[in-house]
Amino acid sequence: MADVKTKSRYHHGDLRQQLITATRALVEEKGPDGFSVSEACRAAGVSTAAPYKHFQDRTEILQAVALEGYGEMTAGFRHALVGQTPGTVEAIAAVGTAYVTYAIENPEVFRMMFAFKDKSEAMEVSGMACYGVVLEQIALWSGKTEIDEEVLKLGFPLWTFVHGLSFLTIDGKATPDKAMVSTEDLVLDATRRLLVAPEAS
Amino acid sequence: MADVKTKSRYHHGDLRQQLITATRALVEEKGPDGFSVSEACRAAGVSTAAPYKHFQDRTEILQAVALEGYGEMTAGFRHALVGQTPGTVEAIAAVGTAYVTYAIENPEVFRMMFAFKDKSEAMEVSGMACYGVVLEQIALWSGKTEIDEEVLKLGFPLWTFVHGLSFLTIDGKATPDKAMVSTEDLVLDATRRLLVAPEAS
DNA sequence: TAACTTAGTTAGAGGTACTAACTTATAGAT
DNA sequence: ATCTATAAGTTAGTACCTCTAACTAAGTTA
Repeated sequence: MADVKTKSRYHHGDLRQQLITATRALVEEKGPDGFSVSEACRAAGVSTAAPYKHFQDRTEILQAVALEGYGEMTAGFRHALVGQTPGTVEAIAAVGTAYVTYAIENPEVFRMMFAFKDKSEAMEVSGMACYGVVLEQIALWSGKTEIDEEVLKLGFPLWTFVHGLSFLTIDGKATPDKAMVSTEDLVLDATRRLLVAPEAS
Repeated sequence: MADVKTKSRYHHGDLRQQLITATRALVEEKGPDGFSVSEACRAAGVSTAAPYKHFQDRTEILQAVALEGYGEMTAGFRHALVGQTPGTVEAIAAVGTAYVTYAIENPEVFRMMFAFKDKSEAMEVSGMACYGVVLEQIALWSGKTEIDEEVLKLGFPLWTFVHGLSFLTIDGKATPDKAMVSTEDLVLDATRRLLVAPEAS
């Protein structure tokens, strides 16, 4: 615990986090398939067997990266709300835009966050925490003090829209020839349209 | 060419298609990562080197599966339009619902169809052909005779919505506790909301 | 300081993608 | 009908990969 620099490095001390970081970089570089545990080991300077003291298998490493992703996304949401008037359509749209922005800046991690067949407990929790930020704004907007069923009902189409926009954008479908406006404008317009009370058909 | 049953099977005759079929089944069973060329070979009863006479690499096999997917999806769109009055909101929504339905019924193939970093020419073409079916309806709806920029501008948010709904559904996010209505109702409502002319803000 | 635990190591089994070199069947030209 | 070229298989082998077993060094606690 005394001198980190000169102490023997047999015990790495921070391998778990370092593997996550290396994996994150590799995944973002070549996609979740292109990633190999071996390569992450090389980056971290350990043997290829070392990771299995910290993770059960390859998938668990990727899940850890995805989990970090949810944390970052939640932080991005909160950041987007700074300076917004709580409970306004603009505030809600700002979170939506932050969603798409996160996807654009971290496309492969974003993709991974949703691609796991069976996600861990921790991931479910982080995911809901993330979703909760926008649900909170929607509750405020509709004059509720808590997130009830109606708030969920209002939120779901919005989530759907920004989720779709994220994927289409990172998959290169949202090109100019397919009717592009800026992400902000698209999200703000869609938020307005999807939030207002449904008319009787 | 005479008797298929008794002729020597050294030349398989239909290996390319059979590999695609086997791959499709495997992908749908275990996801694109779980799939291995070797396993597809075992299913088709050929050596592990055989596929490379028909495909450049593993990715190209997966792309062929994705390509088939676009064809199926387009067929699904056309089928959904049977009995609909062309150019109505209902017709447009029916195609949207068919989109989500395809995703639900072929989740892994659907995921793959959009996950390729650089898609082939053929895939781009098939993708646009697919998209064209709904754009056609939107053009009719807005009284146009051709698919111009404005039609694209109207179509994009709709695509975004059903794309997002597809992913959220196959990833298990569209569960009852998150405000479920039926897919049809969600799509129809969203189509109405997203299609109407934007109000001045 | 002894005993136990944590976190590394090396070695190796078994699976994968893909290539090279070879072989067999088929098709087309004569 | 046969000869030849080519298409489509084969076997064998390389270079990876994930993950396990058995071992070892370092840190922790009584």
